[in-house]
Amino acid sequence: MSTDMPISTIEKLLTIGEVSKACNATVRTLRYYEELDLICPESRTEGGYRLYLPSTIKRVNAILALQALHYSLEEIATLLGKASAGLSHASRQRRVDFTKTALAKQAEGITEKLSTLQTMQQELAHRLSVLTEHCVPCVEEQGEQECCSQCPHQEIHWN
Amino acid sequence: MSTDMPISTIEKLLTIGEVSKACNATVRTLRYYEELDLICPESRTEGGYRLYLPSTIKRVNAILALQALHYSLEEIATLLGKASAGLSHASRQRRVDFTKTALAKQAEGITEKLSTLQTMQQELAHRLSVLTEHCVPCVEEQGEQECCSQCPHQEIHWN
DNA sequence: ATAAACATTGACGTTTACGTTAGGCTTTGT
DNA sequence: ACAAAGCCTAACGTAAACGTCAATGTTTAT
Repeated sequence: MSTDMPISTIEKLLTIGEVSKACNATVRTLRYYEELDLICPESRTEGGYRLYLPSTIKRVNAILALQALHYSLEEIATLLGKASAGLSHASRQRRVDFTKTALAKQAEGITEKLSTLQTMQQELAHRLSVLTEHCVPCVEEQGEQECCSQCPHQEIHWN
Repeated sequence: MSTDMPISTIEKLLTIGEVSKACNATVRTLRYYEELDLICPESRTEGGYRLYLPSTIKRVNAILALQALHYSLEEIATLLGKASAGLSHASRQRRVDFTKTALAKQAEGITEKLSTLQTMQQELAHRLSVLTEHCVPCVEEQGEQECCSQCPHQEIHWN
């Protein structure tokens, strides 16, 4: 059986178990990702076993990394692009273009998250400084009852 | 009925509907948060209606903000502390202390997330630069077939 | 050639974070 | 005083992201 594929695409294909171990994800998880079109096998054996490109490992790792940041799989799908879109057979030109836009979109989302977190961090720093600079001495000086009726502690304390 | 509470704690109490509107969260959501000890009403009416301190609005908003960052409610509970811990009747001293540690813990978690995201941002910037500086011209010069067998595009492209 | 290891497709179970009735009190406005 | 609006508990429903059988087929190693 002589290959009809370009030389550069001949790589050792991996079974689902091998990918699973390499990514530290369960087989079920990988099949679930396939249901969501997040990944798909290059081909199958005669018997129906899934066979993956080694690069799938990187993709799965990317998915897992994004999940660790609490992205939903749906969000991840829009960030990385669906795997079923016939991308693996598109021209290099189109693949490069696609990857560029995907990366840009991803960077944008991350920038947004960063700014949200930075805002929160400032909020927290502010609250903490008010607490230590105002409320702590206030409690010490004024005791338990009267302190803080106009004290910012009221606004600092989330309860 | 003469009050037995310190003057400073007399505030207008809010019904669940009022809190709901103020936070743009549903009544169901608030009751669910109560199930998880994320919030609790100061008191109840004779008829059993929940009555909340105005500061509850801030707490709920904090919860919602953290949720927007994809924290789970369980994580949020550990960050903000459970509401049922009798905090509202603890001494001011202890409340201030508690708030301080809670804020500190929260800041720590956020710092961690920030660094993860920053790392990712760098990764993305790197990939993007390799793509535009190497792969795009590479594809243009070398055409579709031979390009990129040792080209970093392989490693950049998540598929 | 045959057991052990691995994989396949269902299909049902689980947790999280609520949505959505249902049936019945409570409060408020007039 | 009485309807409308608001709230109560209880309980079932839902989507997401898998876990966990079950029953069966496929590869690999000896």
